[in-house]
Amino acid sequence: MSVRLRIAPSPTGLLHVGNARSAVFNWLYARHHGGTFIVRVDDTDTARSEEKYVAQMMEAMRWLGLDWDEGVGVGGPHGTYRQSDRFDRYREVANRLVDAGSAYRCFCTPDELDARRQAAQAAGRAPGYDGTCRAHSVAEAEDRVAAGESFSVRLAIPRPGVTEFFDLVRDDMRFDHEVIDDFVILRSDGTPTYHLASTVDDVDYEITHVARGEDLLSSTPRHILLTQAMGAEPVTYAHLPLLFGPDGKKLSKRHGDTSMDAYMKAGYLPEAMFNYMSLLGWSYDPEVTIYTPEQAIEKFDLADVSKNPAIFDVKKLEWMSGEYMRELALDDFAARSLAVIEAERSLSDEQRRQYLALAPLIQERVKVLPEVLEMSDWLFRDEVEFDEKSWDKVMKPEAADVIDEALVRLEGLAVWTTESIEAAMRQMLDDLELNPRKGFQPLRVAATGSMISPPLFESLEVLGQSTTLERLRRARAQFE
RNA sequence: GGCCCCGUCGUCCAGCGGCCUAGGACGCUGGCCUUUCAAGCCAGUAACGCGGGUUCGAAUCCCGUCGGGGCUACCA
Repeated sequence: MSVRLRIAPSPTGLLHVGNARSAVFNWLYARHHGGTFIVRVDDTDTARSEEKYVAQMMEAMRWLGLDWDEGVGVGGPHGTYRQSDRFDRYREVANRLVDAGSAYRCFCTPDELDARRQAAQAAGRAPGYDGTCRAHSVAEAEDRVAAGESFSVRLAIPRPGVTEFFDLVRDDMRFDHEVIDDFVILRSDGTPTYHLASTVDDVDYEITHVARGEDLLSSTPRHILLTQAMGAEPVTYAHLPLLFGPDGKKLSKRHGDTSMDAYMKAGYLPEAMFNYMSLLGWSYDPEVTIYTPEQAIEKFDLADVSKNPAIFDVKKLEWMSGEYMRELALDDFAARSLAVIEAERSLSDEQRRQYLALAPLIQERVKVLPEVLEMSDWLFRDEVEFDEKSWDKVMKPEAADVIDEALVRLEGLAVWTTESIEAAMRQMLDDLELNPRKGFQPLRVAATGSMISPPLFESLEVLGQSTTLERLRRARAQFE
């Protein structure tokens, strides 16, 4: 039988990087086995779920390079793949379980539950549901329902008992039913809880493997028990290590970003993001860090996933994005970076040509796309904006003489190319007995405004002779 | 508190009883290259949490301990 995996985010916010990593692993496993990857929307929490998040979540996954065979946005044999459209189905299952005696109605009020929980905790007992309503007869329950009492539905955990399962990353797991309370599967307002909806969907959609965050590990016996109560065969589980922030604490806004959306907007290359995420808890090869999705698909196995939690290291992501950036074909880089620039300012054909001429030099200097903005800003301005630190550092009094001399020599150039400019300027260095630093940095600051820029002569060539001279003169004037 | 998971360089991963005087990558440091910044190249830094076992032999197996994390809702 072919494998069927799913990713089922809740659209209550932007797609979290942890979820995205789960998506990557599920996708890799499905693709490795030639199986089916499904995207489902777990929106049982209708109050907090928003349509815009469904769209953003899909955008983020597509951006990462993931595709799915069934689910939201692509359809398939199981309806809309949204839990909010399936409440009737969940109620039907809950009712069936009640009829079969594997679940029961609970009439305890939230206040009562709360009081008993606090009492239990104070007495040092487990805070879970104490099973009060499980003792009621079915007849009594029917009467109370008829009398209009509201109720929730709880699963009757077999007692005593033990649930054992094999986890692809954690091996043999065993939970004594002592530690599992009769949890709610259907709320008193008739809506399903996550446990019910998720389990029913996994059964109905014939999911074979569930790879999800380790935070759900202790809920797994509940899901298995529920599955069995439905008369179905449990899926194979794989609980992935959690992702943390640099401080070892939960990944949060405080340091770095937690949403895929943020990394998209920050301009990291999606290819790098995919590669980096697949490295969190897995390794392609002890000696190989950079590889294609195809290569990852070929080697990926959930059984090889590490058990250790991983810290999301933005530094390494940055490095990797830079690696991919330099690997981009020039026209690909040009297209991607131009898109970023033209989102900020409109460019004339001439300016676009100028940028393209410098693009290869810029390409090897950026890690994330938005950096091209700073790298090229000097090129498009009417007047250079001098970076104060650069000016102070480079424009010493002697620099004025250098600029004067350069002005004369550059003005006299009949041919304006990188080569001719360089030849003239090196000659100037010789004649004036200046080192490159003293001789070239003032020109760089004068032309670009900063002591950090793309290579000087290429930059001047692209700028053009008249603009270059104009900028040198203006810089020179600042000395007075 | 209870249940569960995890513990190799600062970080991610390799290691699944001898190939380990522990390997790769990021980072960091130094050097080379160099008109700046990058890139590139070279070198260096740095780890098996601790204590007991088992074994001829342990990073690898067992126990304990300490540390980190997760769960403990009519959230997901």
